[in-house]
Amino acid sequence: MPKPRSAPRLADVALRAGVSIATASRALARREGVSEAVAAHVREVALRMGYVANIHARTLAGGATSTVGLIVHEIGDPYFAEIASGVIGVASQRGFSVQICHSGRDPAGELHQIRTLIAHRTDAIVVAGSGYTEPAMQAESNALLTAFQETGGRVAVIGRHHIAADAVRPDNEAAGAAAAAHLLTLGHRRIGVISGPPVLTTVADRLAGVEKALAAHGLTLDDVPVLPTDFTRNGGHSGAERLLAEHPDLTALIALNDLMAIGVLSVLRARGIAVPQQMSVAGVDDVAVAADLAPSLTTVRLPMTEMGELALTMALKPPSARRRRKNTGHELIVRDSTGPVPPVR
Amino acid sequence: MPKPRSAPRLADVALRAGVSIATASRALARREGVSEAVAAHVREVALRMGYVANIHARTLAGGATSTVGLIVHEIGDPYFAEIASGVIGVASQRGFSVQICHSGRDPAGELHQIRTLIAHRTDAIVVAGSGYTEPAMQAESNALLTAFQETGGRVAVIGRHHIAADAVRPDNEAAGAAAAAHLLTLGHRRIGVISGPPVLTTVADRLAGVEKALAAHGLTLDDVPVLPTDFTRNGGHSGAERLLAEHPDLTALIALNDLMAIGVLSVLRARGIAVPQQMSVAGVDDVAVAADLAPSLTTVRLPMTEMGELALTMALKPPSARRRRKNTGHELIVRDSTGPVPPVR
DNA sequence: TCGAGGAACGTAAGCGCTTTCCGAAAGCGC
DNA sequence: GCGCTTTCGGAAAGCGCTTACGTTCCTCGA
Repeated sequence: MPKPRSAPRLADVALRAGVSIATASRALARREGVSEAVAAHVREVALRMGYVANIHARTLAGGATSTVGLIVHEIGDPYFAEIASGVIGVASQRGFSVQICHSGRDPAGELHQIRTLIAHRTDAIVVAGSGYTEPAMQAESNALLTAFQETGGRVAVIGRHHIAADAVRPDNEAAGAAAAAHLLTLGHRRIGVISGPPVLTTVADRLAGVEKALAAHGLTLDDVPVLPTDFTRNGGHSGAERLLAEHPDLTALIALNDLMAIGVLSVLRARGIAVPQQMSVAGVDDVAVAADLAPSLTTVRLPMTEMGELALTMALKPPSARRRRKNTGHELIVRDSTGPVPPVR
Repeated sequence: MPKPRSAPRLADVALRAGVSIATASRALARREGVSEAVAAHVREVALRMGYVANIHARTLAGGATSTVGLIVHEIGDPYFAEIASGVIGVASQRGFSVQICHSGRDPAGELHQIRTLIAHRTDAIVVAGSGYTEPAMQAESNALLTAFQETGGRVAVIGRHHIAADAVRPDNEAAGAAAAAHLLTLGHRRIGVISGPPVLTTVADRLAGVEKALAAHGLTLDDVPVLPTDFTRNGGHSGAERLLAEHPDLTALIALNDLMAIGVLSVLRARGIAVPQQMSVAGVDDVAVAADLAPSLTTVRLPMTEMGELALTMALKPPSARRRRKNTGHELIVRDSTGPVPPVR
């Protein structure tokens, strides 16, 4: 068995190349102060020895970590997976590694992950999970991230957070409004809303959008059943079951995200309720599979991958005096899950 | 604006607590050699100062990084997102952070990411992307990871790799066989196979399973059209179009993963080909949405989340003399996308 | 009463790298 | 040939932490 020597260090490379550590460092960092001939030689030796710099030593000595943190609620959720894909794409292209944490839709979890990321001295932190409507729930996160920024860290959030940082703002309100308006325009009035935890700003904003659209048609949120459940496929499933049982007269269902809409569709299919002939369904997000469901899902597209890219790009820019804010667009994607109001039986 | 002081260091905490940094370190690490009274005081001061240890300094001084690396092909792919979810779950529960990299289904990319992860001195590396049938494509990865293990790093792979490390082996061959056998049992003989890049072991193994199932019915892979395309939804889409055009007599399609099957279904829906009345479709993986497609997708379940959990658990165990290997189970999930052979027109 | 033994805490030596500050060598005009 | 500027490369000081090794002081048995 080969000797369990530790990985080659810069000193080993320097020795083998017959130069000092300083020269070797400069050569590998491609900084000036070394003749090209020497630099090339050092690099060649390093390559041959399989030398890989120790990030921790480098960071400790003042270099950057070349690592960014990403906090999501749950990576298994396609919404976050797509955002993560965008973040990782930009990161990898710029030579950064990405550390991903689950907050589990829990302020305490978020706090814990932020603490971890700060401990790791990541160059930047992207918080992708929704914010909380209750400011207190993010007070500590905010304090931590503010301190982080004061020490040179960079932060960007996706969504509406009580966190002082650059932000990518998904058009949640407009998206909710677009989905509702679409249904209203089709003539639906008995619309059920399957909502998520009201404590999430994403949910609150989309719901506000729905309310606004309703208002344009002389309705309020009190005129339609709104059922808050989990912001997941199963939440949509159970929500649809309850709503259907309690309000048999509904002609349309809005799920505040596509995952829930998928759960809704599964209930309707199981019950043999034709979509959209008997019931229209709309979601929000436009996750990748939305187009491939049957019926394909009418939804409002939010550019998740791009949001991830944007967030990291912002975070990696030199900080500006005032907080940057970038609104994403949104686009109503009308597919087959919505249609006109069924004739009264 | 508050002074841009850097984060509090251990020395700051020690000073404030009136002890030496050694004592402070011991107190915070909960190691013995400090009276409980002093330790509690130090911890309290640290908490009040918002002290968070610098991971890099800690690592450099000999501590563990408490970070594990995860290499996936693409996190936007639900197969990998679910694996990642499992890895992150176990990691977070054990106090580890997870660094995720995209290899982009490219040996060079994989190599690069491995190098990065090694540079970060992660305690363990989990390689989740498929291996390559061509050993040379992984020779360098193997060398790097072997060296990594010799210096105390831990490695686990998911899939069949030419990498000397503990492995979680998805039942790819059996899964492919199960999908094909199911179709054959239903009476199908004109089965099209929509395959991925043959260079991936996952693809090769699943295909081998299909071959085995065919053999049991007196057929070989030469008797059925096999079309290698991208291992993605769009690959499935274009593959189905070509296969349908070139072999109009097919009665069943096997896609070697669910994402491709989703693409296949979309083609069939667009062409008005009834599933399963006119065409049966089977996939492999059982991604979360498979059950919610319409028709719901017959597929072979591989426990992705569990695979992720298992892989990291193995990697975090003390190394054993010989390589551990754990086979996952698989389970044929018959849903609505497969049915008997349509009567001849 | 004294010294051995041990608990509690401090001192200081690195971990591997970056970077500042210098000295040496080399090129230049006069 | 002399002193000057440039250029190249080396020595060494940390970065913030862990930990082996000391030191101090207390306890307790004989």
